[in-house]
Amino acid sequence: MVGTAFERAEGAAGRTVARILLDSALPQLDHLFDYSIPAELADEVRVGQRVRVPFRSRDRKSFGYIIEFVARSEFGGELAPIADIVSAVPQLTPDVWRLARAVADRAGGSAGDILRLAIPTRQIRVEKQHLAAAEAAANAAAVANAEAAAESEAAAASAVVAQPEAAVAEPVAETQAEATAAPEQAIAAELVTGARLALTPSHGPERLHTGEWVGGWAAQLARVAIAVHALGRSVILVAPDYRDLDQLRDALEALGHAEAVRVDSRQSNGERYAGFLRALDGVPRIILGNRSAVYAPAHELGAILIWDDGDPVLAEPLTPYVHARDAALVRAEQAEAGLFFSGHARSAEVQRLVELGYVRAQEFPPRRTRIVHADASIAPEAFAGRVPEFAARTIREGLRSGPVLVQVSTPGYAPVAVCGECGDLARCRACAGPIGFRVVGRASCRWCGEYATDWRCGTCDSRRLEERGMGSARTVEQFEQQFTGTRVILSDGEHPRERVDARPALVVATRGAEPLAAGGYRAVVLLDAERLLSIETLRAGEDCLRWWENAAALAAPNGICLMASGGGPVVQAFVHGRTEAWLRSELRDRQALRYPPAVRVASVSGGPDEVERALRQLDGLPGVDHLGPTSIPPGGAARTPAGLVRAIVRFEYGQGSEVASRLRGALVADAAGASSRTKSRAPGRARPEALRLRFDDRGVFDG
DNA sequence: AGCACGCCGACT
DNA sequence: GTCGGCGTGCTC
Repeated sequence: MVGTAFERAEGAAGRTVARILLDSALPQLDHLFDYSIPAELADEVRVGQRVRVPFRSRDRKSFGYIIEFVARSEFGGELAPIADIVSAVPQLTPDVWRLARAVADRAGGSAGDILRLAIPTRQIRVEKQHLAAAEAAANAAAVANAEAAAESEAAAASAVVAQPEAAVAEPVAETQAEATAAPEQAIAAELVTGARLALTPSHGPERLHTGEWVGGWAAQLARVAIAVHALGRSVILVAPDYRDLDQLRDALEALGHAEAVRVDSRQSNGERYAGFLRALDGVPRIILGNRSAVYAPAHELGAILIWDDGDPVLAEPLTPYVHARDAALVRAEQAEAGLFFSGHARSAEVQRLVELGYVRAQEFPPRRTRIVHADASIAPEAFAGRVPEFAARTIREGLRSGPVLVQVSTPGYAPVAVCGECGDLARCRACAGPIGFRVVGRASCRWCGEYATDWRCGTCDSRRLEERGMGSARTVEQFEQQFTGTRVILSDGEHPRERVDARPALVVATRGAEPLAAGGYRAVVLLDAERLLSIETLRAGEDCLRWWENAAALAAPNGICLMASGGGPVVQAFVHGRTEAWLRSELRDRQALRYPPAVRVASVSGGPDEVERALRQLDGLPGVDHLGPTSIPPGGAARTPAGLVRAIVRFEYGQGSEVASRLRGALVADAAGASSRTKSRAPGRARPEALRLRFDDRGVFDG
């Protein structure tokens, strides 16, 4: 870990001042601070290291990262010295710093907020272990190289650099080459030159040679990742949740790549840090992870692959709320790396990029499951229990040879409770939210969770609650009666099931929680289309297409997908495979209405004066307007205090950096002035009227 | 966030 | 002339 002679000479000449980004949530501290380098640390300091520095007073210390060295400081005052180096390992690579800075600026946030996602907390034991292993591997490689050199001059000429694992990587590469099919190799070759592609994979599962089943999409992505890696480049492979990640991991392993670095929320801190160190150690890697994997310190990044970017889980729920797709777009541009969007349903954002010509869509149509529409309102027929008679027949037919999937809209027993006397909607006594049955016989509020123990109807004073609607649990109950002797399996958000076997079973799943069936489902039945489409969001159509396409993709190649209800343009687009045309017209509508992603949006909230001041900063900017401010209803799930307002700023993409920097300026001014303007404030609690910014919130118009 | 600096009114 | 109120701004 000691630098080369050259580096030390550099240090002596040009490294008298270290510029440091502090760990701080305060927006006004989101810039570099200059520190002097004490003589005893002069040989040790490196760009990217985490350090402790005095801040605010001589004996109060803060953490930060060394961003760069400069010969002299622009700062007028006397510089304080760096106190100590937290770890010799430079944790923040120049690439990741550049990315964090750009992404934070684009989203009106602090670079430190991005770095918190990018860099796991250090574990000394894990780090020691890693360094020891790396040294041992380097020594072993050196010995091997020496032996090879003794045997043949040619072998010595091509001797691998003494990097950990580089020596053992070679035999693996052979299997990988075999496992990588030609189309994926062509895609990989394009990606490493910086191509940006969108692909809709064929429906249907694929059997790996290990005997395991995964979605065909996962096998395809794994082959692309391995092909890029075989070209000597790192790959970042991002998927929304761990179920998708598990399929990708299985596919990678079956194709001969067992050493991918994994990044996910279920890992312990130590596991995460160990993976992080492996990504960091100067060897091309496949990095497989959730939304924070886009910030991994990839060496020689060749491509970023994103699965199902329309899934809202890819948006970070913490400030500055950046979506992995946007971070990937920034990073691919900076690193001149390829970008690959794969999904059974294209997001409106990627569709926009395709129409702009920024992303190229595949030309050939994917194979889709045969889809049949049985709309009860067009051909009225008897309902046999939970499903129309036609759907029941399809289910019976499928159950003869294998598993059948039924997708329902709502988890729990019954989504709605009404008064048993007058039929009015039951309301919670505590918060006036709607009451439903999450579990049979136990009514509770859907907003606050309070049990409706001694409920009384507000209209007729009755005490009798009745169930309305069909949740997944109630559907299971019905199916057990209707299809006696059949195995009925439930999979929902609370009890997700990753896989089912190929034996006949009726699988009831909420959208997004459908298990993968070995060999694929004989039939996939989609219920509750009207209910899903009636969800009050701007994205209802797009989301439905994604849920339905992902479910249809789980069918066996000769299976069938039945849309059991509904009508209208979205259902028609799905049933006839005209989803791209629908998406194009949807995007045109949003263009006309100035809705995202045709334009970008930022919500600005806080006290009326604070929001007013922020909006004034945008006066006179062309292509920028705003809706509101309107008052935010107090209370609710977020316990919003009274008196706050929110405005929605809309702007053209070209104005993004200007809008972001002006709003950010207002935020910094607000935060800086805050401590003085308001003196008597409850300690510990954040100022409720403080300005808050949120860019590109996909739910911003949903109320 | 905290903490020092600084500019006006009441005191020894 | 000095002490201390809190509004203002900075933190390398």
